[in-house]
Amino acid sequence: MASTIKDVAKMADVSISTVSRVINDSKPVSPEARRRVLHAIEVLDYKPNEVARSLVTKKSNLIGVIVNDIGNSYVSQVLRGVEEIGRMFNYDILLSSSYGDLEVEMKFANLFSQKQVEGIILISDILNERLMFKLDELKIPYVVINRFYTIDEAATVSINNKNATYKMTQSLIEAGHKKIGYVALRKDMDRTNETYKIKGYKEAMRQCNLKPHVIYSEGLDREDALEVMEDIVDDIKDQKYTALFCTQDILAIHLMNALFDQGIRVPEDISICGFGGTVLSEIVRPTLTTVKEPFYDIGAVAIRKLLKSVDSKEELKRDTVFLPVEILKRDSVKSL
Amino acid sequence: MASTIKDVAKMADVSISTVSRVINDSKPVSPEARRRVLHAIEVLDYKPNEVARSLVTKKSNLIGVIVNDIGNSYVSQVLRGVEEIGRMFNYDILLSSSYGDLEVEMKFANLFSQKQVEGIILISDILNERLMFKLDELKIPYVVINRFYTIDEAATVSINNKNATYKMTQSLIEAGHKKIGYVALRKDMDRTNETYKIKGYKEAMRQCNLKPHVIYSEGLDREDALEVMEDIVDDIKDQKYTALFCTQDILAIHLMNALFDQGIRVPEDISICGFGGTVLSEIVRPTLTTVKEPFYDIGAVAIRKLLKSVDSKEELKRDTVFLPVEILKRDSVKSL
DNA sequence: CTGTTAGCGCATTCAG
DNA sequence: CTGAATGCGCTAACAG
Repeated sequence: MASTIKDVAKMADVSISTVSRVINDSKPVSPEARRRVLHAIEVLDYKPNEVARSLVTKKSNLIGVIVNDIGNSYVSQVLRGVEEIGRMFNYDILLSSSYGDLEVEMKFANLFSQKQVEGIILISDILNERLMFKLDELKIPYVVINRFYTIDEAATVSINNKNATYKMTQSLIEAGHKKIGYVALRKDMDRTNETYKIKGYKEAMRQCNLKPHVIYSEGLDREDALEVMEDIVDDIKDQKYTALFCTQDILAIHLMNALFDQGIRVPEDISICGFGGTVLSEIVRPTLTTVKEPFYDIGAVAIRKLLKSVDSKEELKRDTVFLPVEILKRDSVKSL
Repeated sequence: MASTIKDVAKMADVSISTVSRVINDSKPVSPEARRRVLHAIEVLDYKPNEVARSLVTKKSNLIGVIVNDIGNSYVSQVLRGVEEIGRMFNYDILLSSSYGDLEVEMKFANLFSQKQVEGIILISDILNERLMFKLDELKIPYVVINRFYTIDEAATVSINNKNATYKMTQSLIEAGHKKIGYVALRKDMDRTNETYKIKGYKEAMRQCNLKPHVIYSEGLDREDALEVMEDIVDDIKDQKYTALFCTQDILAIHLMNALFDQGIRVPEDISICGFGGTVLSEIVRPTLTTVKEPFYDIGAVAIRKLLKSVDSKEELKRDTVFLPVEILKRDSVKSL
């Protein structure tokens, strides 16, 4: 059995209060007593039981993180930021994956609440309003991170999607492109951020008197990219497009591959760029020009925001913090 | 403030013992009393405080997971298995990343110990013997998952590396290849598993009277692959190799890219295969033939093993569980 | 500066 | 079947 505060007190021949005082440095203790306590702690290899401590202080130093799927690269990048900054402030991460199941997320909220987490970070692909409501009820502060939806009712950290596509489109235009198509995800059209992304793209185009052209893909898989390719291969050959801006890196990559199989070269015959800036984008050939979302920073800022509220006991400000994106100019886009 | 067992007791007009009994279903309670308690729980939306419960039962239902870097794809795949199975048994995951720092890992062990975790899973790239020693001292059961080292002194789950390369090499031979090179990582030569992998490769070659040829790469980056390419590009042109078996997917991919830039086509001019079976391997073109390590299963089996020991309070068996690998035959290898 | 005491929320004896 | 009492390990008044 591990030693307790009592054992230390007995060995140092002081009361447990004194031991507690030296551990927490909460009140003055005579040098002599402190020395004895420290010695006893050393000898007994005593370490305070955090569970007992939590019970009385009502501080668990635990942050719950509910993610969609930890296996997702973007999720794990965000989580990195959360974990690293959390640790800086002595918070531990309680992790759980919901795989998009709303009910499961509700269950996690309860579990976390019982474990007395001091706050929750939600890294989700869906919009779980019931969960947010429940968390409000439970009075657990939370920050939402969501790539696909803009959330107004909660504390959030995100990028400015419209501005991001605007900048990338502009960068394409500066490179001499005039016929730029935007490949959107059809099923994402009800996810607010895709509409913002399209807006940014269109705005940049119109501002230069260029005609925007949105192409729809049914999904992100190879087969979906294949369909897109079939739809537009003739247009490409007819030079109706000189550049294609895909809503996500993975789609851009699949599309590059599909095009390649048709003998269409990137960037010689057509330029392609993506959105996300995941590891994939720098490994494929040609390396993918893309919009880099600052995943790590998003996580880092989110937990900072959360902890600030937790530590100050002030209400969490329910606003969106926007982080800047970076345009990564690589090999898949050529200058005209 | 959340309601406590006292509130429930008061409302149901019973003692807290009775409430406790119905919550835990630990002792018979009269139907009438049970009804009243249940009702009070419902009304007050009472949920037991797990911290208090842990303090008395000495069961935290917490498993600590120390990982090298959660941002690493293989780590997150393993973690998926750990998390999902852990949850099945009502265990929560306490996560922390050490980024390979031995001292930091030691600190985590202490932190986790103070939080009363019931077991620890170590997903590391290094071999931290001091940590294992400390965990033994702390009497915290643990399972080690390590892709690079074979560990004898601890409970582990792994693949049979020698057998894995043996099988892949054999598969290459069956496809008609006779001149097969193995690209190893020089800096991994002191990591036991690389030597096992080389052994498996050599054994398969020799068994067919073929001459093994190990090529060394200094690292896994693009530049390293470039160097390897430069070293062997003439040999490839001279048909000294028909296939190259790379010790990791990422190296295989970089090598394919480097070769491509020299006008050497995969698999037309040379076949390439990797090891790992990470997502990358199915996205590159040509898709990479590779040895798929069962990351999810490794995590799942590891936590099963751990929890079995925790729940039964029996000593954890310090052995290695070997999981089967799968040879993924894809487009980067052609039959001769 | 220090020890005594109460109590955090709960499970678990031990009497009834 | 039930309630009163005890204590898990610790912090925080409170009184000295």
